[in-house]
Amino acid sequence: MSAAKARPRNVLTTLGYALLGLLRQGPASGYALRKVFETTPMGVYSSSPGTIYPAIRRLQAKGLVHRLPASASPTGKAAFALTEAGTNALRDWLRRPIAREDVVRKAPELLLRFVFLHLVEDASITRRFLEDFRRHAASYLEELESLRGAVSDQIPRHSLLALEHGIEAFRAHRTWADHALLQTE
Amino acid sequence: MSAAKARPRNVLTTLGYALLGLLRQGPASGYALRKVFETTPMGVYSSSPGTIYPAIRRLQAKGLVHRLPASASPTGKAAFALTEAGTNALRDWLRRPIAREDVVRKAPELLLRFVFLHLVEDASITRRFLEDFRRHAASYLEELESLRGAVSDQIPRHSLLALEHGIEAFRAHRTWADHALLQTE
DNA sequence: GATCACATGTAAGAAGTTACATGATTCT
DNA sequence: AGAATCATGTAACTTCTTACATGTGATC
Repeated sequence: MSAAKARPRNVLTTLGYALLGLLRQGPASGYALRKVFETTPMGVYSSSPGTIYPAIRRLQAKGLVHRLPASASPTGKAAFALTEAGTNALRDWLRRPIAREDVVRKAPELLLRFVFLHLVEDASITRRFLEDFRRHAASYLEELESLRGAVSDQIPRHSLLALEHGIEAFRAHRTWADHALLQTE
Repeated sequence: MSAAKARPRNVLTTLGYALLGLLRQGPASGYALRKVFETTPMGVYSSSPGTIYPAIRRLQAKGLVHRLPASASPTGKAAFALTEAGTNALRDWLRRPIAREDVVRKAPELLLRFVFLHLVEDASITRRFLEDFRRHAASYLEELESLRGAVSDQIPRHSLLALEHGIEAFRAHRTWADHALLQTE
């Protein structure tokens, strides 16, 4: 199920930021962007034309993206490219501090941010991202574990198992963050 | 970001099934249902009135839920309750075979199904659910691992780390399914 | 008597889904 | 020439979000 909030004018949907991130690596056609969502494991988002093209339109309307004529494009074909405002919007999103709630409920969006984080030069940003991610994941993990301790003999077995799924999931988050921090020395 | 597909008349949104599942445990007011989403870790869904009440309305319109007058309700207050069609719709959803794509992209919905699965008497259904879940998770895990082997020296470090996050996540799914299968002997 | 918690709704707007449509290029 | 891929769009529909609105019963 996917989304539709009444959103303040200047904030984008996750898909919007994903498009900005992809365009940051160089101009691309809408079709090429669709292919990325279709063929890579990044494809949490729908690649259907009815999703992508309107999304690009919205970015254009906000002045974050512009059409590059075939003549001005490196590949010789028409393509979309980031404007300076688009580059800034992407950077602001990437640098946004991460809240506990984000780790708990929106981990996929954070992972998307992480992928594009290498586009932001400052390596300390990446470290801070991972440290915050680790801290929040560990904190929620503790909460779930103490919840299990408290309710384990009062709730149906299936509910307990579902809770334990959450515990495994956040343990995996923490494990990964530790691993990533080692790689980011 | 949340959802809005053009959905065949007879199929429900995940929130719809969540409501059916909660009502299966007994009649409840809309307010009580909201509280569940607000206070339990099941609360992936918004608990705002603008979300819940229209959702209940849609269930009523489909004949899956009906209003219980205060006099007929066990608590002495007006409440909503499942109709027979609602009970059937819930059971069909719970018994639906699980596809690999569901494990890959819609694990939260599957976990929700699992929580309500104890409402379906047949224990073999639970076993089949867990076996399929485990199989698909393990299969996707292998795919990700072999992808890592193939691309590890060709993609940016952050992309590789994101891929490894996926690997940790599906390893956790598999670990959990093994654990749950043991408990479901 | 005032302030919570209970209880239920509506209105405006955004964004996604499916399905339909169209045309240009490139491959076979 | 016909098929597949490239490429871009629109229309109808659904559901969600935020914010506003209203009233009742219990508690302090």
